[in-house]
Amino acid sequence: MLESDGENGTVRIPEATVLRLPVYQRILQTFASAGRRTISSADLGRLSGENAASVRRDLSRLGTLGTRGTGYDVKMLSRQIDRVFAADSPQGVILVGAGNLGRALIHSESFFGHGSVLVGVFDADPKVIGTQISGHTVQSEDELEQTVAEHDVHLAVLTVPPSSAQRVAERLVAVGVHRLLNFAPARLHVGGHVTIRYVDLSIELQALGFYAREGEGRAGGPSVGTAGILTTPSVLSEMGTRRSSSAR
Amino acid sequence: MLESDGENGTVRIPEATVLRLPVYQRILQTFASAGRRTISSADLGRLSGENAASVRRDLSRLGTLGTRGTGYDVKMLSRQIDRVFAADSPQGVILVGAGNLGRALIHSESFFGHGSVLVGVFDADPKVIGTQISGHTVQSEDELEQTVAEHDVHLAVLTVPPSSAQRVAERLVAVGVHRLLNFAPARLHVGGHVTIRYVDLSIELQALGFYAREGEGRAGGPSVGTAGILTTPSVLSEMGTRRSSSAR
DNA sequence: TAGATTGTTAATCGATTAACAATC
DNA sequence: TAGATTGTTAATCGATTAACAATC
Repeated sequence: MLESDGENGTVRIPEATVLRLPVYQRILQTFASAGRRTISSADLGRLSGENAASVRRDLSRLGTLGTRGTGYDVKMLSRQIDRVFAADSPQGVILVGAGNLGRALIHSESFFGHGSVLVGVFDADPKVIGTQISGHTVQSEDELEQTVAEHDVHLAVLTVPPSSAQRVAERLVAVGVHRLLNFAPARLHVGGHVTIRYVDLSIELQALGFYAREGEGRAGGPSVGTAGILTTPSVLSEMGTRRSSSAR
Repeated sequence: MLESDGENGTVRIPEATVLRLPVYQRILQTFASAGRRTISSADLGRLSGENAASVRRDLSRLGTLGTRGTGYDVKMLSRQIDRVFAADSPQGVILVGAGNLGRALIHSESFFGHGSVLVGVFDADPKVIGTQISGHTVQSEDELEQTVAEHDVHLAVLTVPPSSAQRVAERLVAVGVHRLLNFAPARLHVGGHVTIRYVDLSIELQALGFYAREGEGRAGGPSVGTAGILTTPSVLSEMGTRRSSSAR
């Protein structure tokens, strides 16, 4: 039974769950390649570092997918998570800023491809414009408008220097791009209903350094999936060798 | 008055606050270079995308730093945040995995330097070992132990491929490194009391894509600082030009 | 004194998780 | 039937924020 309290009757999935689903997805893929048919919430929890109850609660948002006494069908669950992220009808994404980080993301095998396709790479530096990065020709920012319109782009990844971030963001918003993943260490202030997601790598390091000094080992659970702190109190038995599940 | 409920009488700063302090810090530095002496929680809130009450609550964790009716002294507050992250006595950090992402972080001006110093770069590829990256000679993993001991390293950044992440993590833990910032899209399972922070860039993009499709614009506040989703409903007046503060 | 702004309280909201009935 | 495991409830915990007394 699908939960449906969204305004339009759609499923409402909490942020924390959205950030964990891809983690489960990767575990499912490992299980699938290992030929495993089913997986329990206990196993998913162990391997993802989450509480088994959290896993079940997360998955129950997608519908009634499990079978009591048996667990979840690996392939079916994987397909359901793909469906949530619309992995079959990927959206066009552009990346602005072909510096070191931008290049790293473009080259990365895992960054794009889970519901997104890179359809354009832009940079302001004339020396970089026209060069190829992983099959993408770096374009001038003057071509932003055209590419955005052509591919109906709504999402942009910002890997520009912090000093240009605000200017570029404004330009993107003006062109109709209203979802930004901003890697520049700068807060963006743009009008309209624009959703901005900030990823600030130096803050992650600072936070870890803070807890190092506190000497606390602060677990507190893996807070918001992605960037959670997780203290592992014991060696976790790896799947694969395990028979059915209930290992300690 | 310092809050002190930590076991040993030290200040207990919540995770969410730790992730926002560096954001405030950057705003303070901008204010300082602009010659501004004080800043209000309202301004800090506007510029960081947080609620003013949240800002005050965050800052109150560090002590009683503000002056009623006036605001916070920019330089003093900046120093206090530096103190929290021990920016004056930086800790040695090593980076393992000199691929695209690793290089991007090493080259980044903002990644290291806020309480951390890069003291070693490692890679498994013989073609990369011995080369220089931003003044650091890439070392073989065989030299891990020596460097860790020499610089008393407790923190490592993992930018290895996901397939090597587990192996490298085990090796680091064995050598006594018990804080890991893991960029590999893989959950790590290690024994002992190791604090692991996960940064999974593809998940950030997937999450943004999810909300794009939901069409919800889902604000919900910038959840966990760093990686929060922030929907900007209106153009925010930028500081600098503003006189004292109370705009809006 | 009047205006501004902090620090803190209390209400609210959202996320986590133990517990257990339902059920394969 | 007995064992396993889900889906969901209810308790708990932590984070956000409106409101306001304190005070510069």
